[in-house]
Amino acid sequence: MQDITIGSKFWIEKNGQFFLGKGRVELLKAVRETGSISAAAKIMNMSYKKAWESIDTMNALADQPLVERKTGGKGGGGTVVTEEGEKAIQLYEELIQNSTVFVESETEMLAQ
Amino acid sequence: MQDITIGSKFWIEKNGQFFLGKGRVELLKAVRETGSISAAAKIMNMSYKKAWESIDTMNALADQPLVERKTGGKGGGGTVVTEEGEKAIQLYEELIQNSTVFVESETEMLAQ
DNA sequence: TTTCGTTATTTCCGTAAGGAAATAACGCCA
DNA sequence: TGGCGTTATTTCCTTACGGAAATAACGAAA
Repeated sequence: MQDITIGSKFWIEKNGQFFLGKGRVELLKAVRETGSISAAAKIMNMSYKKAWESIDTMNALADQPLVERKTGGKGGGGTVVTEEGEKAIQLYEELIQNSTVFVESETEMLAQ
Repeated sequence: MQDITIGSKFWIEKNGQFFLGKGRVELLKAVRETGSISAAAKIMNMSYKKAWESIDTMNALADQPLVERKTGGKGGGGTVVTEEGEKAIQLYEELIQNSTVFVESETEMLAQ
């Protein structure tokens, strides 16, 4: 009978539009580590196009940009996660922590 | 700054496969009301193919079929939601009720 | 045995999403 | 001023998804 589980998905919306999800937050972290969108995309095994679009819409929705991009210059440029970006990462991860607790308790209810 | 909300999605898995979600439960209800897959699909504004596939995989995953289908006969046949199907509907709706409470409380946290 | 309306199944097609790749733009630095 | 490596943007193509529709199967009832 068993092997029944609960699936769930959480994200944050801004003005009704998709703003922060699991993939985007991981991308932000990868950018923080590498200092580059293209390198982050490679780590995420994601096309540069998708990575760039994700970051572009995130930046557009946020009150302050989550990352600062630099084109040209030493090393060709790069991308840095801003203070606002760090806040966004933290905000999402808190949500996920709380949701994990909820889903686990709900799963136990199922087992009964 | 505001207009920031939490989005969420919940479903029930069986053996790691998608079993019950919002659409499927609504479909079950529509079948219960109409006694027919095709009529239910029409109400749901869903193709018959998708409705049939949904119901078929649900039935295959469940220990007992959620609906009983009859081909041919009086009126051409029809489909009836079983007792097991009623339980499934109830199970999912309880999950949704609890999740709604959680998401609302989490949204209030955001506002702070 | 014919009719009927449903379930069951297949085939075909349009559309949308996303990836790959080519190319432009950029600005520091040697 | 040319090289470099990144960001920025466009173009093209493939693939997957799902819908529409055609058709078969079915069994009760007249």
